[in-house]
Amino acid sequence: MTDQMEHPPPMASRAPRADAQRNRLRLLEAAKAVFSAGGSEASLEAVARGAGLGIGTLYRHFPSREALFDAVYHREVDELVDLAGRLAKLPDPVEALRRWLHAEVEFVATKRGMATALAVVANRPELVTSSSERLATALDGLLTRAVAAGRVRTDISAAELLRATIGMCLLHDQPGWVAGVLRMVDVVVDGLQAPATALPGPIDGGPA
Amino acid sequence: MTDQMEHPPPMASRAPRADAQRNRLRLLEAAKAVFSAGGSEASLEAVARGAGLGIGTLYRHFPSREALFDAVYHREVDELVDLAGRLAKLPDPVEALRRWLHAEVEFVATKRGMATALAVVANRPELVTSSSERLATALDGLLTRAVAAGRVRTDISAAELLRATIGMCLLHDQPGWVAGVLRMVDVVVDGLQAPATALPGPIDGGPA
DNA sequence: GAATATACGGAGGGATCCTCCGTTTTACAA
DNA sequence: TTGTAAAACGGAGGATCCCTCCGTATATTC
Repeated sequence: MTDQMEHPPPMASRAPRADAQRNRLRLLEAAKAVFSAGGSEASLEAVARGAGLGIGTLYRHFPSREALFDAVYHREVDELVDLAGRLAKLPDPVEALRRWLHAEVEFVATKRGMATALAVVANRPELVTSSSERLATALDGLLTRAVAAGRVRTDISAAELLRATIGMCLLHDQPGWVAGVLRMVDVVVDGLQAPATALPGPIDGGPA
Repeated sequence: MTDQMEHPPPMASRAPRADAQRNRLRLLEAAKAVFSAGGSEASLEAVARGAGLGIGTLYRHFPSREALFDAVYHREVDELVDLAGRLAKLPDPVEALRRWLHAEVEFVATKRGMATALAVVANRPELVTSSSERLATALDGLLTRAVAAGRVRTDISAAELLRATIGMCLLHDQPGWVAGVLRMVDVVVDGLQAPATALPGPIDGGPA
């Protein structure tokens, strides 16, 4: 066991094999297609078939359905994160917030399955839900700015707002639902600006 | 074929057999338990096992998962419908609306699985989604009153509001999530009262 | 108590999940 | 080049679930 060869840098084990890289891409492509067509609970075996690969290969690359979701929608999430950065330069922080939420809804509308994918991921707190966390961080920037400007109430977190807006998309599948949800988003943004609900005091309204 | 026996009223064929009635109840009870524990996509075979009955019996009584949901949560929906009737007598229509939405959220919180059940039902427009329709009708009463009083904006439908609030519950399962959602409901109710968002005009905010 | 309409129960074909491991391929080095 | 070990592939297989179908058992009714 003489130490003739250099210790390879202990952390950077090695580059993935060429076939592995190729197949990973194939799987992502197939997954995107299958999820777009059949929603996010489509069969993983169908994804593997679509990629011309064995089911074992799929599971080795993406140990769980959630891991696959995260990888598939990574790019989409990136775009939203970038958008948040750009909108942060708008003069009106509330308008920026509103636009980002609209963009989020439109995104979910375009990528069929993204909403349910995020939903599934969000429902497994034991997983690293990196996608939803990145989204929440992006939204948090916009929200914090609006709060700092004294324009919106302070007791709603970005995560909460994100869950609410994504949730609002989940129950729709009639064509044209986006317009309705966008209206609801506007309602929410208006509500955020309201002066923290001076409750009319417990009216104590039981049954007559 | 002499007509000696009275024609039974042609519509009311006959009362269900005693064992059928008994088993229907057992199935509902088991379903409620199983859905409460394991969410609404729990195995129907588990429900049948829990009731001590065969899977065939379950399917004969409830031909689809949705039919079972509707039956299981019928009572809960009834309570919400009744509550809407009572709240309609409150002097402040907006407060009534707010309280009903809160009650709805708390209901969903209590009956684990009710939300996802409603979600599943709502996602199948080809089915008679009697539960969600009854809920929408109940909410519509309260909403219409608030609109008529000129207190809330007119372009949000009860169905939309219902989907939004239920959707907001779907993504949670951390304990204590109810408080957060109730805050969001308040935000929405505040937003409904806002003067229809005088949009600041398209700022045309592209990238810097 | 017999006859018959009803209801029960579970076997079974099809599909998916996920694991496990024998086989094949790649990458690196001699 | 060629040898070799590490890495990746692929799919068989055990488990679960879906839903249907039909022979058997049980209520009801006369």
